[in-house]
Amino acid sequence: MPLPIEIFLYNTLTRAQVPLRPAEDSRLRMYTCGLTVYDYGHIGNYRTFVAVDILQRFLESEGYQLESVLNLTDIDDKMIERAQRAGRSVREHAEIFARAFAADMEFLGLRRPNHLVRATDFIPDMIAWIERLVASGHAYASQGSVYFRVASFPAYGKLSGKPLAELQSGARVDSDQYEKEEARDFVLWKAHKPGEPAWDSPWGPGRPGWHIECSVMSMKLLGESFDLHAGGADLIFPHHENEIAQSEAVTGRTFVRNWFHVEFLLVNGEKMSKSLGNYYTLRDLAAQGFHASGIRYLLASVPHRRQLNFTLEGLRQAESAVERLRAFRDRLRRAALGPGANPDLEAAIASAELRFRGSLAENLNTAGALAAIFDLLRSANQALDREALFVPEREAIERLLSRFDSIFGVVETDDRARLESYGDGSPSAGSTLADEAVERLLAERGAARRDRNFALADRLRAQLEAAGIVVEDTREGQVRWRRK
RNA sequence: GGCGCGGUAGCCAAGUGGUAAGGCAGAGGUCUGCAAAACCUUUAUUCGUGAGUUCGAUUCUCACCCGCGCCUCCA
Repeated sequence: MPLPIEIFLYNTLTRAQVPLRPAEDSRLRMYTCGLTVYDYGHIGNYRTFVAVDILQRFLESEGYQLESVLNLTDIDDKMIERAQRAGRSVREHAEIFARAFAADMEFLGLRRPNHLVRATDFIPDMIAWIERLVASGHAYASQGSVYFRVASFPAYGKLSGKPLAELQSGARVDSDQYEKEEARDFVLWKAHKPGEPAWDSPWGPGRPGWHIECSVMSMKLLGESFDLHAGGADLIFPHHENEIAQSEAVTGRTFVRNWFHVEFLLVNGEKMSKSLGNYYTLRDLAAQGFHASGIRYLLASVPHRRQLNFTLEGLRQAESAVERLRAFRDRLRRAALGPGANPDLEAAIASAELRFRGSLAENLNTAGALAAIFDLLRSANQALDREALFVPEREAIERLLSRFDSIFGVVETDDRARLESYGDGSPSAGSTLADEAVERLLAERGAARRDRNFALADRLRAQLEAAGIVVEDTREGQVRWRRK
């Protein structure tokens, strides 16, 4: 088994890359800000979730035991607005998109967290927490709502680096904020408005503010101080800043030790937006015939602290890269190996593994990790060409490849099955031809080739290719085929 | 304006104070009836611009230019 390796992650709070030191040795508690289920998630959301997934799989492969929480926001302004527009209750609306999210997770191969929680299941806990904030002077009620008193928490701004002075009151006053002491104060509990869902509270009927849910759910499930909190970079301010304030004001303890933020995803160099026509959901991409593995590879291949410019061209490139990995896996698997050993190759395998893990340990450098794998792939291919790869090396490479894939999750993925089981995604043309039909056409083509009727043989191959079947002739005479 | 991320070959992208990983695409070759796959060779005298430190900078410092994000809806 591999030796332990020290893992470094960039921590937004300290603005530095620091060694990961869980409070409890090998046990790591982690919370991720999930989706507001008012609509389908888009690829920007999934960029974050894939990065978190890779991180978690890597940590597990390095021996950490994870306790993970992912939340879904199922009550907020947007939920109410969208539900009303769709003529549904907020609850029904949330249910529909929570289910869609689960399907998306499945499609992309995102591991299920230990706790997948919804805000509305924790209302009493939120109310209790807000009461503590009020009792300690950090919050105040006003006209049926409750606000956090930012002035009472001097450390406010430590995560986002925003000086308190710049967040002074009066900077902005909009009609909705007249009931606050200061404009920078944020809402913990919103007074009920007609037509909106409401829960009873000591301040009258209402609903929780957005920020409080993450504080309350994370601390309830992971404790008042835990190891890692992840989310998109745009959540740093105000969401995570507010979470810190709400939590630490009561506990007096460090809420979260490491903040892991995933940079933005752009589409064609611009912010994704529906009006620009560059807004993609996983369903959109699946309908265009793109595969889960390609999407996952692309999202995973750019290290998380870099903005990722998503393009369809980039997605095609990613699919090609995945194909090459699979082609190598197949070649390795079926190669007929002679007896012997190749110490040079064995050394290359060992160093590839070290480089792979080392890259990931260095703030999750996925690009570097992939380079290690592809370098090894070339060495192994060369060895296969020279018939200098033997059973021990094959086993070692397969072990590394399997370790790689347990983290990246792109090679041993049945893209066809994923697409088919993915509700709305329309299956690609390739799935229309049954295996028997493929075999029949291949037999015909084989006969044509034996007759040296190459025109017919090529026509049949073209026909198969149109159906997404790639045909490969081998030196030994048999024909291999696979689905694209 | 404040805070942050980034500018490396056609595209994506790693990286280091000592002279540029990897992927995709392209070109030539080996193999093939032709292909595919695989392999070999090839594609940045150069890392946004200028100056400085240094024996030496893409890597450090300063200034500037450009792209993007956040600044209380936002992954």
